[in-house]
Amino acid sequence: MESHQGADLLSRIALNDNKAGMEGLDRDKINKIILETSKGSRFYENELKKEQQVNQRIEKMMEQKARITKELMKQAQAEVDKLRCELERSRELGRVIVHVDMDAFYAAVEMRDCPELKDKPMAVGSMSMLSTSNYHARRFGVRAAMPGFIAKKLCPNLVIVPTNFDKYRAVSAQVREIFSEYDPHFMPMSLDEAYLDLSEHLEQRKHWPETMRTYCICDATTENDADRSTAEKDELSPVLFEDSPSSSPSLSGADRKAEVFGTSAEEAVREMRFRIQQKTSITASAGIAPNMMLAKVCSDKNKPNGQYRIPPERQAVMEFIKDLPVRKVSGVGKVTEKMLAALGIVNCDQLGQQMALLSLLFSGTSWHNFLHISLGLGSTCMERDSERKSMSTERTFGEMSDAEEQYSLCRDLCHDLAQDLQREGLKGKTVTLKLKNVQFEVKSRAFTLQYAVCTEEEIFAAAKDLLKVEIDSVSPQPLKLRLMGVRVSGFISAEDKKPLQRSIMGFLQKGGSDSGSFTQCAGSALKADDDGDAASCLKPPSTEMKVPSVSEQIPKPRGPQQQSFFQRAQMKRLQQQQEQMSVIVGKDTTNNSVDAAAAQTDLSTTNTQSDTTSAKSLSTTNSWTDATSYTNKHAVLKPSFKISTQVPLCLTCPVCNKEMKDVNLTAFNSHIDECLKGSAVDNEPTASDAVKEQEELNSKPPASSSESKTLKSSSHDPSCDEEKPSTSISVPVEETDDGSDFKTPFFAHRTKINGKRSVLHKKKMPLSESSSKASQTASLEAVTEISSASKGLLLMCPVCSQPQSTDDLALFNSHVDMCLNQEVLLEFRESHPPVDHSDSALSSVRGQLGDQGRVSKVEKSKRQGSSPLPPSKKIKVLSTKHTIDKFFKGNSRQNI
DNA sequence: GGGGGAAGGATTC
DNA sequence: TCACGGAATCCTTCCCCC
Repeated sequence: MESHQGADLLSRIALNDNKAGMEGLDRDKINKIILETSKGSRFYENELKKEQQVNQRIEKMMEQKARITKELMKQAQAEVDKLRCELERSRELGRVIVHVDMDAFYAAVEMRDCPELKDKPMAVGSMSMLSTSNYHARRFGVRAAMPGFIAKKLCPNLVIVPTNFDKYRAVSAQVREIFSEYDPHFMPMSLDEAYLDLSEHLEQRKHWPETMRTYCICDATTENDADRSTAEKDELSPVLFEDSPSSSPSLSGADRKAEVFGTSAEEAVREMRFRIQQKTSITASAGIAPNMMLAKVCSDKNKPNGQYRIPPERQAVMEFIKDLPVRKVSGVGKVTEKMLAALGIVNCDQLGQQMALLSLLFSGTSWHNFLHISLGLGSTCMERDSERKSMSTERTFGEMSDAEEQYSLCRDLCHDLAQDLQREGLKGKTVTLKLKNVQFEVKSRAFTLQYAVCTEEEIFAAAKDLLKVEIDSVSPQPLKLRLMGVRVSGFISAEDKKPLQRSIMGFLQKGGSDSGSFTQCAGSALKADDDGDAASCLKPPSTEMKVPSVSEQIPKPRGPQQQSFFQRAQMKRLQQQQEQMSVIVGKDTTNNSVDAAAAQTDLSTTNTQSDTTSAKSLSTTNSWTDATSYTNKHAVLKPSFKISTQVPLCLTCPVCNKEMKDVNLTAFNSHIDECLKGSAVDNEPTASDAVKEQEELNSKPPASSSESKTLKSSSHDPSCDEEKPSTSISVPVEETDDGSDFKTPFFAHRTKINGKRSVLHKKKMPLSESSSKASQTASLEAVTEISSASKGLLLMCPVCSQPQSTDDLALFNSHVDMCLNQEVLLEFRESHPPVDHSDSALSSVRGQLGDQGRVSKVEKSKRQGSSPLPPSKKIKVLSTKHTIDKFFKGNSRQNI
């Protein structure tokens, strides 16, 4: 393989000339420069590694190919042929789909506004990365997605203009205005491209008088910016494609003042491009075809400033497809191209010929897609208003190793993301942290919450815990990052956003003060959506409970194998915690030990779930806790905390509504289990029932504040925080009985260091320095077990029990995290032989754990074990399970 | 075996 | 001189649970 290394690498970092204006370049010369400039860099090394992974993928594929018998091929061919016939039958040629793509959009806008750039090679972007380049620059091999410094090597005279998105957006809006006249439901793909379905427009257009198809150049001129002369525009006027029957302007006057366009699809598109150019002075290219896939390819055919049409006939489509390189098709990237090339497939004709083989080597999704491509088939129905699936923000920066700085950046990202989410009224349940280390290795860590979030605090609560695990995993080495990103996905549907969702917590609340807070908690997450007031998400929650952090939520019950070391250690602590609780409650809660703790930490399991869902989850048996029902108990046991000092216990079954006095928790849980088995769904109450019930519950005498607080503090054994450090600082402080003395959530008091969001240039205040600051902070009760009524207290670390003289909660938070981490590691060391940390803490630890009892199960998990070192990059092989095997099993064929 | 979460990767602009 | 992005989507694989 070494001998091919150079050639292999070229396929990854070498020039990608699959772009208009880059034909016929001296690739060897350009690649030599690119290679020389890149070689030795960490980026290059990482690319090399990725390249090798792709090569291994290919090797595996070739091995699979070698195992395919003639018989199998025959069967596969029959399968393919059958599907091909079906697809042929359903081929639709009736729609007129157009893909319009602005030519070198950003560069064109910049050149328009700065004419002296017109004749120079220029690109838009920075020395780090270029967004696009003009056609002069492309002749030097300079293209989009190329770092500016490499582009400069290729073209020393290159002018790099910084991006100005406001400007591009403005031009884009002008263009879209025109699009909407041809297809009100056009589908924008980005600022510079869109799909249109011209079918309806063309039907109407047939009957349009000439006047409706006439565009006056003078009029167009007036549409343009006044500061650009007509002469200038003429100079920029497109030379419209020459073969069109009506490409020659039909002049209505001797002075070339107006142009009449025909009624055909070509003419309509030509007219559209003409208008775009007249209005913006920027040219566009277009593709006209019976489907989106073809239209997209077509728009690139005569770039720049041209258009191409595939007639709506099968013969024409197949003729067009025949010699089309697969790489030209949207969705086929460099990896797929290389894999196909290894099979001798370069163009679509070959793709079609090798379909049987492909069906045996690739997943169903993949080879079906290949089959569509080979037949020139694509979507004819443009998906309108497809819902967003995720939202994220990420930042690249110079090497960052300081944990505090990383947490601070994380918070900043969460802040930005929260603003974006709230702007669009979105809430999602999954928070993903993306990290790229200085070796360019990317990893992501996700956590799915039990409720949807949108505020900075909520997102950060999850993200920081994910970050902590990563920082801890390489400790004592610093985590060296070059990128961090935060994503929120799993958006709740409009249906889920409805207010007054009933939670099992609501049913269970007997204490007036807390019952309110639970429903408010559920409601709080919905408020912003309901009234459309994004800011409400950030309002200090006057009556609502602080949403627990990830640590506070018990992860969805899964097998211990799937729990991380931290999670399992956390569970252990929770068990210990519950044992203490048993003493307090004075009841036999042995069987509920874990669940009780879970109840304490998981405050919102059902907040965003429907009752049906709740009921379902309630009846779920959970092996994780060795109890019969995890969620029901935790839901039930929550109030048990509230009434911990009240004897006897008086609980209401959330299913049958029966009040049970002086019942121990095990019995109560068993009762609920039985109820759920019998009538979980049938008894689903209506929304009004839930409200009514809630009101009734609220009217019941509340548990006393002191009881509640005592319970909270007693239940909050600092040691329990070892695995869930942030619990100590973000555990909800509930409102008091009268609701007037609500304790502001911890994060509400966080201060922005230096009052600045960007951490990239932020100088962090050392802990010792900040320690001189006053240490009066509310909400410390949750941390320091001090009465909730107390104020102005010293911040006491619940782990090391040392006073922390800082009022900077972020710093305090970090301190607690550090302490907790140390304690976890200490505990770990106690139970395991010494570990050599010379390589990486966690990888070594996990390596050591490989043959040790319960923890070894973690090692078995690819996900758990792969993080963070050795490099998490896994070779993605073509699994027989999902390709050949699956294929044959699914078709009653013989296995290989 | 299917569903679903987590993690990584491919692809696009 | 140093220096290789950001956002979104879809797919695949692994793993656990049911």
